[in-house]
Amino acid sequence: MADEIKKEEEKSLNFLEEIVEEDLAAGRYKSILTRFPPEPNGYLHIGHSKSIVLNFGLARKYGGKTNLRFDDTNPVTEDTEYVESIKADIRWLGFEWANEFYASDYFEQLYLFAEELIRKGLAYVDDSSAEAIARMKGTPTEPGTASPFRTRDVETNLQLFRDMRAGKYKDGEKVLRAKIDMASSNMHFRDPLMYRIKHAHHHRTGDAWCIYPMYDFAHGQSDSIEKITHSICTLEFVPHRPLYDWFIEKLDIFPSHQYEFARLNLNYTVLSKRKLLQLVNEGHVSGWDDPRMPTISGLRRRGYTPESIRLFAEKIGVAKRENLIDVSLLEFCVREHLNKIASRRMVVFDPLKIVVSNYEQPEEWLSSEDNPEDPGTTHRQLPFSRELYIEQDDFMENPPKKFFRLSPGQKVRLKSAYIIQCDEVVKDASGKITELRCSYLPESKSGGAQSNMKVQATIHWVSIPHAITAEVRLYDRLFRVEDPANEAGDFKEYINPDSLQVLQAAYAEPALRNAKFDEHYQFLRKGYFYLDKDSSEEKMVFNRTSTLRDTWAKEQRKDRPNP
RNA sequence: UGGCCUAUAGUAUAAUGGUAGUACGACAGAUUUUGGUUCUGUUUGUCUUGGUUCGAAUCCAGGUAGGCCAACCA
Repeated sequence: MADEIKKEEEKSLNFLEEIVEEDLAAGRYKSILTRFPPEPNGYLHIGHSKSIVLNFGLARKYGGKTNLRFDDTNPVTEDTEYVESIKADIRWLGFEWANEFYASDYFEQLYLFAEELIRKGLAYVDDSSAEAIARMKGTPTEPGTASPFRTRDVETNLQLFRDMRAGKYKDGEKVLRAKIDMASSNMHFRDPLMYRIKHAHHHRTGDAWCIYPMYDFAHGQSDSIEKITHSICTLEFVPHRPLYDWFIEKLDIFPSHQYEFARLNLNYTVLSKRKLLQLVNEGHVSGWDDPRMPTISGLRRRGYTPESIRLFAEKIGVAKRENLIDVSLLEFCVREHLNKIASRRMVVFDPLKIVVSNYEQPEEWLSSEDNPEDPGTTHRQLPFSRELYIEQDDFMENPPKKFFRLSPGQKVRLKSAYIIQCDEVVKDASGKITELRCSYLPESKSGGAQSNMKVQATIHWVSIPHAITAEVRLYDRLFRVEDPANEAGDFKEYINPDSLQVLQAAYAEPALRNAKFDEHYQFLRKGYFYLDKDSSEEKMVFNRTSTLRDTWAKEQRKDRPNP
């Protein structure tokens, strides 16, 4: 039975796996080579992780390899800062590339390709301005018109192109264009630009070049030079594919092939570098790694794990249909992993003081499991004393029917400790509750002979004299609407003003003092938390990675529907 | 008003001419020293109209809807 299910799963391939299997079966390739080709002009985000898992995953599954290639053909937007962050993010996600290449490695070769096309009469130098070229391009329903420079002879074109390279012209004075078809229904065939002049410093080639190839004249050729078998990109490049093939055919070079999939869209966030850059530059977030950002670095700082992001990338699948994935799936994936690995700790956010009136000892140390999901779990020591904090939320003076926690005369268990009963509610002059007087049941001690006594609920707590404090940052979705990018007006109007809530001092059990960056925590009943880089010797700071599922909160919402 | 891509539960994704399945979500219940976890159950779907066929989510044609394409960006 299990085998049958497994077989079914194996049979169910996504369309890219089908293509690869067919190519391999037909003997078109001995092994496959994919590439992940970011432009180093921004940080990687969760959308890129789909592409990364796809490219590296496909190669891994079919015994092939994956290159990392930086598509650095536009010197004015690119920077080594981005190169470094991109490499760090890919490694953190758990992937290693076969080769690290740069489109700029191929500038000389690409230049020679261009001369070859000129010699074949398939490219020409155009002196027209950008505006003139745009005008002559026509529209999707009207054909374009030929540039007056379209008929220049080969020798002239060759000389002019060499002069372009030599720096004889200023930015914008000339471009190199492919000579294809000004009437094509595919706008990319109306003599697309191959090279433009940019007297700009390149992060790798410095000032060696003043002409730079356009995307269409760099990407396919770079794939071909590396002998990439399957060049996988997003759907907006579909109209480029005929041009991708045209250059390869005219140059008669290794025939890489392009395949397109639908990019990831996630609700309640934005996933475009331009928009993310705006959020950073205009101070709506603290940086690319702000824990509310959908960047890999933001998710990492927030406490997401590589495993959870890979799981997400696998669960969303891949197809050619536009999609908007529900963040609840991402949250499910991170809880799924963190539940297995997170160390449990008790932390009170909003304290209510409890005095255990019949507790006479100064203190006692109890044992509690670090992770009940782990059969071989370790245990930590937990101090108990006469004065404790519990959560305000865990006490109600006049509880509704389904409230299981503490209320006057009622009992609850303190996790890993004793059952207590609320005997008295102490209030100040204004009627505000200042503390609770409770009595404990010594025989109910956790782990003891009679510890199986039943009460309705178990709550977390902290011993006041032993408590340490930490700052806690609680995050909510960055936007108030599902699809801010497609809403009327500026997407920034839809930013959620309450996406960050800071608790200056939460009270934690002392074991949290040793918190480390390689450990994830579950604050019992509160959520998953991860140490933030803003922590110092004096003050620990924790980010809430995710809440726990909360069916009680749902129950409450039902009782008090939105006005 | 041209060309191209796409259309399966609320959201994704599978079924490759032969019983429409899976995950997340939602809802209900069991278990639980986390109102967590785990387990069980329920709910909801082939854009539309024709055609081919014994049989269509699948193939064909028309329609409809959404997306992409006219940057010296990638």
